[in-house]
Amino acid sequence: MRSVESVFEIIAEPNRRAILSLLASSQQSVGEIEHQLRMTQPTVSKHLRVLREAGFVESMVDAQRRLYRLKPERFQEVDAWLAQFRRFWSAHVDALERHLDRMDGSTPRKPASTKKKARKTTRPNHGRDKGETK
Amino acid sequence: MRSVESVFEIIAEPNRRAILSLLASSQQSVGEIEHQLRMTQPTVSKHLRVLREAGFVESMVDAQRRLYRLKPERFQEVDAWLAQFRRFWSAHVDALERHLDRMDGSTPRKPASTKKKARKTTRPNHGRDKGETK
DNA sequence: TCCTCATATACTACAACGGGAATATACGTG
DNA sequence: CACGTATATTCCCGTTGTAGTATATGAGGA
Repeated sequence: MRSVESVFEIIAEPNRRAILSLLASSQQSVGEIEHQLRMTQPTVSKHLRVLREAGFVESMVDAQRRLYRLKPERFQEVDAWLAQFRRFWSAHVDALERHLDRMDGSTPRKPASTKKKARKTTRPNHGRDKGETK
Repeated sequence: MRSVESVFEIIAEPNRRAILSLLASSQQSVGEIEHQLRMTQPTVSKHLRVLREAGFVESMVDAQRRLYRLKPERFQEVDAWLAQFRRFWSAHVDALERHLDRMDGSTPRKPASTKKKARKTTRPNHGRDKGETK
């Protein structure tokens, strides 16, 4: 049992990231995840187990279902690691500021899901430029 | 050749993260990395190759040495991914603010709106649950 | 040119991870 | 209590990634 997995090994798996992104909108049951992401049920359960034991999600029992939702702590670890490299792209400070603006809103407890497009987020850029690669 | 590796698979490897952290302080030659991180030379070279082809680092030739240094683009991708989860740890907004404060010294002209915004510390719950796990 | 340092690559073995199929467990209902 | 649904777990197997050792490439100096 790899209970000491680093945050990064957890989120390295594409399906797990998909699950996390899905849960970012609202909590979901295993079956809903399975259906929306087109994964088999055992696969979903296995990834959820990894995510749960890693502290990325937690589950609530709802009859025969389990509702999964995000837990924030581990994401902060990623953010903390990233911090040491922030000075390298300090060009986008205002993007961070915009973040603050968006963040101090209310925290919905019910799946009200007021999906507003907010403002355009920072383009991830992807500067596909010079190859290097020897 | 896995040229289409996701950012996350790259940083999932502990040694690679160590190399990146080391390069965050300043550029280094392969031998310096090898010595400081106590890794064998082929291991360092192999990881550097992965990092280089993934766009995390670039190398300069210095006589027989190669000096490696960070490239910022890919880190931004991680940050962009993380963005969708930021609202979950809004409790620590002021930590982000501190970030801004530290950063705008080294950043080009940005008239910079006043960073002091009324914060409300909306505790998004996420408090005490731990149990679960089956 | 030959030698040495610095780095890159090739090859191999091994361990971990993820998926699929089958099965087990838990819950609610008739 | 038997049954169906929802989820978890087990077993097996193919793939992938990493470390290690040995070797290749390339540049500088005698």
